[in-house]
Amino acid sequence: MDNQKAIVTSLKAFKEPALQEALLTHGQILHFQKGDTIVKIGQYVRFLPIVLKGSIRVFQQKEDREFSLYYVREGETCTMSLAAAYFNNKSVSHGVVMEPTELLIFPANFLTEWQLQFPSWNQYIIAMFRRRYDELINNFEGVVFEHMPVRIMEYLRRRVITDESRILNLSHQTIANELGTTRVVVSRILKQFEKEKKLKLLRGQIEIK
Amino acid sequence: MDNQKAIVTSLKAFKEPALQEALLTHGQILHFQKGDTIVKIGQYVRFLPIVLKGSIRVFQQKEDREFSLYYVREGETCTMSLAAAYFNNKSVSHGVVMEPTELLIFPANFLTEWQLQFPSWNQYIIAMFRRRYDELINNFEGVVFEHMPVRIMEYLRRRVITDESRILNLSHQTIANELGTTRVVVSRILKQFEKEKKLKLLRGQIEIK
DNA sequence: ATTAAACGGTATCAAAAGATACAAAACAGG
DNA sequence: CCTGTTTTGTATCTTTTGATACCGTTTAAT
Repeated sequence: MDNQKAIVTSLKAFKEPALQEALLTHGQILHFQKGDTIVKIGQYVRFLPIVLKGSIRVFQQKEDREFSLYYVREGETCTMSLAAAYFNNKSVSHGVVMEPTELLIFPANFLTEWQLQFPSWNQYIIAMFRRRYDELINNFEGVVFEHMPVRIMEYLRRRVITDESRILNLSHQTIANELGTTRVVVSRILKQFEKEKKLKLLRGQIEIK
Repeated sequence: MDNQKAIVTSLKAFKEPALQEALLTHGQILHFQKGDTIVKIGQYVRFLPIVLKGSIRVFQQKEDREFSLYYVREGETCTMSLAAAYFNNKSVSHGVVMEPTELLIFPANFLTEWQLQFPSWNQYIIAMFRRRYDELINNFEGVVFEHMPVRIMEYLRRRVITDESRILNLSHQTIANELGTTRVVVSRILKQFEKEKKLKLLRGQIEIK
């Protein structure tokens, strides 16, 4: 339990001791494995998750295509869930865990309660909404105005930054699922990049130059 | 002032008399004309606008292309940041009035302040976030997964519903700007629709069948 | 009435992306 | 080592979208 406490108080966004207490009392820590689904499209959302460790990939799907909307990372919560849970609505996208992940989960009804009690909770919620919005808009730009080669290169460069490594471990299919296209298209464009000496291709790995 | 009061209390979302009072005291009513810019890129919006009459079109622009993100309509607010576009100045987000519009405006700090006092304010804010998200996600789906003919037809059908008329007054260029493509493409596809008897084209007017 | 601007139709050519199919290489597990 | 799976390379053909250009018609403005 002390372990639990340490984890929760590490969420520095929550300043009020009473809020920390509430998170501890009513929250439940759950563990998930790579590939586990947190929310599905059409499912009612009755809980709110905060990511303690790992991340959740939120994406849309149509037939065999996928498209990433954003990732929920450590210390963050999923605003889509939040908006859905607040009004007891259905989720409009998928949320899936991409690595071993630890979530703090509590019932949706605390949402309204805490909003009236804790300023730092409110700030947290608003900040989350804004962050997601920015990510979404950023993605939008790419999809609407840029062609595939540009989008792929931008994706790779972003990954280099977040992964802190010029060597990225990802398959062509993964990139296709991020950007809403197909593997063949990705392979074709990556090959072109390689010819232009912009990167080096290995199996399951790309080295950006 | 009585006029003002009537307007504000017409915002039925706000149930608490004290909140209505606060809206009146701290809010300022401003009028805008077609074409006026409400927000451009740059920072978080430091003020909070509620649309009393009219609407705001929020869109992105890159070179000579435009793309609508969503509309802020009567009774709605837009608390979002337009910061995303600021960092990679490839495209620019705009909030522009499309018809004579009346806004109730206050300093942004009331956003969180009222959250602690008024449940109906909380509900309103979250509902707004959710609506924006839904619109964004909806648009996303279209752009990523659907081809132009589908997107155009869906746009027209939505307009038929919101306008409450099968006869839509809009130019091909306007449609192009909504969807992020060009006039020629729109004309071509509309012509095809007309051949298929799905609609009838007139100058500045489309009749959906 | 004359001119300018907005709107729409259409043709041609190029580029981008999608669909399909097949094969080789690398890998994982037994 | 053998076998099934995953990953990647690549060729071919089609569809979709974009870019440009030019023209006729309608509407608005002076």
